[in-house]
Formats: sequence, C-alpha cells, structure tokens
Amino acid sequence: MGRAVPELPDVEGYRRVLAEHAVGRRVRQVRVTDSGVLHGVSPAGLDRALRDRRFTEPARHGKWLLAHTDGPTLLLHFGMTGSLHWAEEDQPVHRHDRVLVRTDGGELRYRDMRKLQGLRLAHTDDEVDRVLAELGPDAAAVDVDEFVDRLAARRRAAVKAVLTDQAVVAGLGNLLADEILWRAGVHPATGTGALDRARLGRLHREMRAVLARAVPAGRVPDRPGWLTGRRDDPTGACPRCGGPLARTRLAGRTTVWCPVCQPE
DNA sequence: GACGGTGTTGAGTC
DNA sequence: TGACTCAACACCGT
Repeated sequence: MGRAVPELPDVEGYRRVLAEHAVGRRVRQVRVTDSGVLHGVSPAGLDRALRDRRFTEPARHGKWLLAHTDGPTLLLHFGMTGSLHWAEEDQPVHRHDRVLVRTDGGELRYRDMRKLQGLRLAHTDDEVDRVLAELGPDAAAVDVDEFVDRLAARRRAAVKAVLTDQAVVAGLGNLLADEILWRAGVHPATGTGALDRARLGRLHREMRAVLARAVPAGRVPDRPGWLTGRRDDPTGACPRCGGPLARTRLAGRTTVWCPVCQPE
C-alpha cells in the first residue's frame, strides 16, 4: 500500500481512514516535520487552529480530502506519492511522515515522499469552496447528462486529456483514464468532438463501473481482465484480444492502449 | 555522480 | 482554445 499514485479510489480509502478512526477524536497536538507540505499556514498556526478541535465526518471531492472538524477544515491533496495513515503513538514514524496529528486515541499521519501538493487550512465553508473552485463535479457522482455536456464542451481536445482535466471532472488520473478508455474502446487521442452521445455515454458508464470496483478496494486494482497491471509490462498483451499493447506519451503522460480494441 | 523516467498540478509560451 | 514545456520534488535504475 502507498505505492500507487493516488487517484479518486485511493483518496476515498484515505477518507475511510478518517471516518473509521478519527471522527469524534479530539486533536491534542499537531507536529509538522517538514513545513514544505503546508500551504498558506505555518506549523504553529496549524497546531493552534486544530488543537482541541474534534474531527467530524470527512468528505472528498475529486482527489481532495476534506478533514472537517468542529472548527476549521484541513484539506489534503496527495500529489503523486501521498498517503494517510492511522497509527498508535508508539509506532515508529516513517521518514516521509510530514504531518502528525496526535489525538486522544491515536495519531493521524500524512505521508508524502515528493512534496508536490500538500495541506491547506480553511476556516470557513467559503474558504473550502475557494480551494475547490476550479474543480469539476466529482467523477463518482456526476450523472451522464452533465458528464456528456462537459466533455462535449471541450470538443477539440484529446479525450484522454479531457478525462484527466480536473476542471472537467474531478478525480481521474492517468491509470483510471487509460482503463476507462480501454473498456469503452475509445482511442485516447480521439477529439471529444468526434464522439457521439452514445460513445460519451459509454465512457460515463465505464467510468462508473471502474470506480464502483476501485473505490471499495481503495485503489485501481490490477486484477486480471483490467488494463492496469499490464501497463508496466513492456511486452504486455491486451486482456481482451491478446494483442500487443501500444504506448505513447499524450498530454504529458505515458498512455497505454490497445490498437485493435481502440482503433483511431 | 549524472541523467532520465515516474505523473499531479500550475504557470508560462506559442 | 489547446498543445507544449518547465518546475516543484524525491527516488530508482542505468
């Protein structure tokens, strides 16, 4: 665990860490071992804001985790390498544990090797909204009509780039986008304008299906029959047709697809 | 020891 | 408008 790049299902898993362990607990102390992960707040300010506050039901939007309390809200983003762990205080601290939130019954640990994103603090609902302002609807919640409308509005762009654009729908990363496109039989470089409503609807259906399986697992599973898991094998074969997979760089990311199942 | 690859996000350029 | 590069960062394999 903690290996995969965090996408919506992973962050949902971290939300469950909060929901199962932190809700109802009172913050005793916040320790920051690397202030490079804090944005807009100092280590002392974070401790001051959260100390004696009680965690309430957490939420998630896209790849953002919202750790609500009976005071301010801590917003966490996991970048490429972040994770969230619940530990007993005497458990050894990992070298990449950057923020430790000690409560009256265990410790919440924000771990991140590369500090590409990090933590923000919001004192009001308005401040929370401001952080999330540029995001589209959550990928696990958006209905088919809105999904189709939002993709269709970006008709000239490659569908892979649109799916991973957090302003269109929030939560999909590189692995999920490739998995969804592969399942839907859509070539990743296709302009969304070239996709009719039926194809866009198919993308929505596959997105929901992939998320329905990945969210309970807390990750994009690399089980047989999924594209994920074959993608790191240079001689990987398509789980559907057995043919060789293709790989290229699209929108700045490694993109894997099947030339047979996903024709141009 | 240097370098390229890894992929999220935002800034900047064409 | 979209495609592109770079920079942030740390680690790994070559």
